[in-house]
Amino acid sequence: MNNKTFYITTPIYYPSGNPHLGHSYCTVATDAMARYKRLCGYDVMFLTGTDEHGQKIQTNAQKENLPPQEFVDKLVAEFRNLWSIMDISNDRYIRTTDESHKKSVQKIFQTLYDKGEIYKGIYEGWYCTPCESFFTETQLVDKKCPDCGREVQKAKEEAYFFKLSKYSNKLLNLYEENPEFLMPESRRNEMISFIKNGLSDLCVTRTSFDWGIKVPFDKNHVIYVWLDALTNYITALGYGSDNDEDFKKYWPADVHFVGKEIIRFHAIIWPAILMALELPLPKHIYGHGWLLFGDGTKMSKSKGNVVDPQTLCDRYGVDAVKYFLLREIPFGSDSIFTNEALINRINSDLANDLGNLVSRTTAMVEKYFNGVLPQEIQSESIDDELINMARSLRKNYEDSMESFKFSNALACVFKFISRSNKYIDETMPWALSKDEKNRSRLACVLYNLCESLRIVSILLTPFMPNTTPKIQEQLGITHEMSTWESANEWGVLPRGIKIKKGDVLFPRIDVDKEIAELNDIIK
RNA sequence: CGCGGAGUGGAGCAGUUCGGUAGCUCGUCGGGCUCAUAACCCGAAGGUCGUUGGUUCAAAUCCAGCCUCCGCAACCA
Repeated sequence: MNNKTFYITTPIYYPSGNPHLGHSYCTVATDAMARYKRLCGYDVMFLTGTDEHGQKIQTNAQKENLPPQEFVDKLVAEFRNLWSIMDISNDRYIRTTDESHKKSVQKIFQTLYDKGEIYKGIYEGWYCTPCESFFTETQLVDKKCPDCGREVQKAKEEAYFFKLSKYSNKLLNLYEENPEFLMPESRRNEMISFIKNGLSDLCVTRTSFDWGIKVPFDKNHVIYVWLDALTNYITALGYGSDNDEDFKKYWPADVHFVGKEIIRFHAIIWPAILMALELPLPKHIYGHGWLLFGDGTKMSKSKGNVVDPQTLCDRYGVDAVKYFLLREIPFGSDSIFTNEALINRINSDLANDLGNLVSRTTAMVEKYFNGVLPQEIQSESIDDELINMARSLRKNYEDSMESFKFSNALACVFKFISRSNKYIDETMPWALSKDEKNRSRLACVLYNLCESLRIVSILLTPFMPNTTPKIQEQLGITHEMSTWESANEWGVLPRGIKIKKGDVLFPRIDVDKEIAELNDIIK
């Protein structure tokens, strides 16, 4: 069983400030996928981390009068704390300031240089003296420095270049032969036309700042983000170190989840680097969309909505926030985030449909049978529709998960939850309870509901790992009754199970009151 | 003529590959039920599917033009 491996990554985030909901979104999606694969029996490696070098961090550290290392240490603690709060199940956390990473990057740089894939050349650009920064033509704002708005001069500096241009055709072939390499499909066309416009060689070092990994044989140069950050996916597995067992075991990655703004680096530069190193390529790159504000601008801090993920988790619970992110937003698309949408989703799906279904089911078993269902149950044909839907549920869910359509996977589970609620109205257990001779029929109805919830609880585990154990505990579901295999079977719960009603899983939220309170927090 | 995506009832979306009574969720209104978290179930109202023209017995779906919004157009994590 454990010879099937699955390696999945988030991007390594740039800790120039505190993490926001956009970071959470990608990490939560990766977490759900990792948990899903573990549930299916894979040996999963889930990696996340932080990209801690570069000009911007050096500058921000200076502003706070901190050495860069202390500055990033502080912020990295914020990131890791958030992932811990959000129950993120990453197996490893890489920092580009880790000694082992730095060593491996230097080794990679040396290898590429020795192979002639990296050469020394001249980098031409526009230089802003006060900011000590190079900019390209397109970065300039009104032909002035984009940071300070002052005049810039044309300038040259020595730099090392990676021979990206020679990989144009190989990359085009890659897209053609592996249509699923880059997903969703619309992103692929952008990359193809980008490559067809011509690739230039890539400048992979800087001399304008020094917060970074030094070029091993030329200490004036710092290795720039491309080779430093992208390679994290292999250095985290020990590539280039004394112990590369994990690299041998898990590489190539099954999928890199990335934001759409960094697709190009992952879909062009990263495979080119791997080709140059003669290493296998990741199987999929998935570029997800953005969370946007009501005015269509990209998520960042303090802009009219409470978007601090920790605040949201404190108020509504981690599982509710995770559920919202993956249910509301089709994974490849952008979506506007509003507090109203979040609260409505929690109320209608989690409180009214799921939570209430658990509540009414367990309450009835307690009320009518003192918490223990009788052995004898009597089926009727009206049950078939529910049972048939349950039997096809895992397959539908699996199809969606395998193509990273989280919102579809959740939608089909919740459609089944709705069907279960309807089943209660169809069978009217409260009416059955009035006559002792309906006892075994009543037991059957409640058994079917418990069994439905058992399957639901398994399939929701990758998304809501805090909530589903609570459901399973109430229904007396053991580990053997909650396996991936058992999600495909009907009638796994033993007859005569004991039920214990628990606390409300998702309390209903008063929308108006809640929005008013959130607005107060923003002020 | 740079490349690509999008425009569907109040809101958010599906449907467009292979034309044939316009669908889902939320919201609104009416009804039912009382096991349950004032939840659940049923029903109704509401759309000339951006616009103009074309093909066709028939177009949200195919073709052409136009309008609007958005992404990409490299050294920005």
